[in-house]
Amino acid sequence: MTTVYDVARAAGVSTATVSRVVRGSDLVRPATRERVLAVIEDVGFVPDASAQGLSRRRKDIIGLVAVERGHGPTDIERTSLLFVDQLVHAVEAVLRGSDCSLLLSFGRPGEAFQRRIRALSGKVDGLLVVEEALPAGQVEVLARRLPVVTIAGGAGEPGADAVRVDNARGMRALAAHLMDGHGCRRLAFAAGPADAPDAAERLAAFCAAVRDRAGVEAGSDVGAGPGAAGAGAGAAVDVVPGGDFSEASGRAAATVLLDRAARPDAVACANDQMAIGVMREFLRAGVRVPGDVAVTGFDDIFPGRIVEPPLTTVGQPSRDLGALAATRLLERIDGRAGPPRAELLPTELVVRRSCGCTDRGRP
Amino acid sequence: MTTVYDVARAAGVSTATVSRVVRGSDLVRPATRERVLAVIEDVGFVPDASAQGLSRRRKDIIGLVAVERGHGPTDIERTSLLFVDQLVHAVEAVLRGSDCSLLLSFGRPGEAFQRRIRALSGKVDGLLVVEEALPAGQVEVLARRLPVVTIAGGAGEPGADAVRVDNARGMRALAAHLMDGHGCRRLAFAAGPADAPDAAERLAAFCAAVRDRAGVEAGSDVGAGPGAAGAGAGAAVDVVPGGDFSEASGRAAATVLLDRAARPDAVACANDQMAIGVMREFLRAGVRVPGDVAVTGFDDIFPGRIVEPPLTTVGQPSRDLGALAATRLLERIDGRAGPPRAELLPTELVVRRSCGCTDRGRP
DNA sequence: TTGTATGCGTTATCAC
DNA sequence: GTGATAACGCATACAA
Repeated sequence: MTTVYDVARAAGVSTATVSRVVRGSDLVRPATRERVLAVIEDVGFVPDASAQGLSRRRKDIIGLVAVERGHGPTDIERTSLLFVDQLVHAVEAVLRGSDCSLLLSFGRPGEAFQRRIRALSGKVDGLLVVEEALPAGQVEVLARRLPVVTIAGGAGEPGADAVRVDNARGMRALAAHLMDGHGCRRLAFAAGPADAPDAAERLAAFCAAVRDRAGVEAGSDVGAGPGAAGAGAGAAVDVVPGGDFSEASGRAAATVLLDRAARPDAVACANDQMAIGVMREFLRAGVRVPGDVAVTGFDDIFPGRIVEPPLTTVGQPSRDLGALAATRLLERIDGRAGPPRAELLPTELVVRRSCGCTDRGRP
Repeated sequence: MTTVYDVARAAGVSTATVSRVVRGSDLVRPATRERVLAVIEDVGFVPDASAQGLSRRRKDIIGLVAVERGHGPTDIERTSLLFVDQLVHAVEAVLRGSDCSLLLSFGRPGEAFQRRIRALSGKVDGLLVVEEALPAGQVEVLARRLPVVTIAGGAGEPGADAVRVDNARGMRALAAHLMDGHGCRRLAFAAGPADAPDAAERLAAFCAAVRDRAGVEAGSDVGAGPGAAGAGAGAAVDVVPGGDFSEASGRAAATVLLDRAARPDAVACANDQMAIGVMREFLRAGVRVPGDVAVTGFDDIFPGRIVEPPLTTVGQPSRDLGALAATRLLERIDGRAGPPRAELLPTELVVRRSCGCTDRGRP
């Protein structure tokens, strides 16, 4: 391994000068710089980041930790990667404008993953925590030692910045479209993982929106399906729990729904992959989408555009989410920052055909 | 920032003992260990990775550098992420069994990216180079300082291990299926980026396979299309260049093909995303797939299973590719290794409906 | 089993 | 402009 000493000797200067040249300081005579640069090129010197980090108290690395979903190798292999991958690319794109690199780690929530994250925190200047990769309390602990920004996590851990999307707003728009636009009355919801804040918010917002809307109509029979949870008020949603954001779990939810005495006329899903699974299973069973039942997703991922029928969904700005989080983190690392902020990005209804609309509007 | 010194003082031991406890050495009396552990927990000590790296001459970080494709934000946003993302997840999964973390960097081939990679190489113990993120010569230079494994790159840079998939074999199987199984004679190929070794191999292998097959038939008119390059021998493929692995570039290729006097009866594509783009554009123009023309891809990504018609393609074991590369790199870093190896993973024909087959076989 | 002392490669604070 | 030199936080050879 060649070091600054080797370069200094070969160039006939001190290590201090080499360091200056490497770091682009302008307190060095051009002639000297050229000479040093030539040697560096010649011997192929690359500064050791560990030594730099130790000396400068700055590693120029940020970490991103996220939940890995899906069960088997097959499932992980082909699905469920999209949201977090978009984040990764967005974050990396921001980092390209700095000297920072992105270190990442995926895992299932639990002791082991927490230990891993803890060790990882020693390698970075700041951390991006996606969803519930870390329980809320742990985030706070971490944030005491390190700048932390949560993405799609809880509403705001003390001490950490948070960037999220407005799940509720998107779901309200969706519920309105389904009920007012298409006259759907027997609503079902294929829920996502209980430990994903986004999933919980989407479910709650959808149910609330349906309830509110149903309340307006006198004697409504909305949600009177057999599996309806808390159907007492006459306005409820047939919630199918147990999903995990994967296409397979969407298919499973559809199977459950297929067995209901009263089939729903609309199924909203926690994300697009589950919606695709639901649609495919319905289609396979001979149930027409959207003819017999409307199906909708959340995220607006690429596959949703190319399935048949194209998926009506709620679009969330995944890339903006990642970019914003990365920018915030960089700010904090650089010291410029105020008190922790929680930011909410907008979502928008993306109407395609799986809800019953045609390419140019309502049916 | 709390250090080993703080912990040592609080626990009434030396820094050496703290270090031993942290690193799990068994030359420490249980009682002492407990005491130290308690203090560590109490003050929330996490060893500084820079200092560890400097002292141990090992950073426990490996890097992955890959080409970022697609043009605009829109395109990058929704497509083209799949292959490299699968690699990332596969690599990360392997690393979970070690103390290593994954550092990654994407970019477009060029000076700037090369500088970035060079700086990055100071932060890691080894490097995974995907496709042509780095020109061949640079890989060799890098490999002199650092263990390097190339993924889907050239056949084998000197000094670096290489893992690739057998593009030729898959393409031969595909050509045979199209020509023998479906009787296709006017073959076209939507080519991928010129700087992607995989893309070049797939194109060359397809053309060669078609030529070989056509040679067998006397007086064959295969590939007599107007755009046929080198149609002299009577066996050629109508190659549409300029693709970049994105769906958009697939649509562009389809537009070109739509203008041909003699339309192809089969279009093979450099990857699945391009194939999806080709299909969608054909369908939009009223050309039936597979009725009027067969379309095939390469990769076997998730969206290919859910488009209509489902995509016939050549499956490549992306995850195995990543896992194998990571394992090799770890081996080299640990010193156990032989001379650089080049490994070729198998591909397999995945027949679905876009080639004209039905769900249970040939039409 | 535990402590002492040195080195790891770079940066930065001083002098010059 | 440039050169000594002292940190930076940890691991380890060697002593005890």
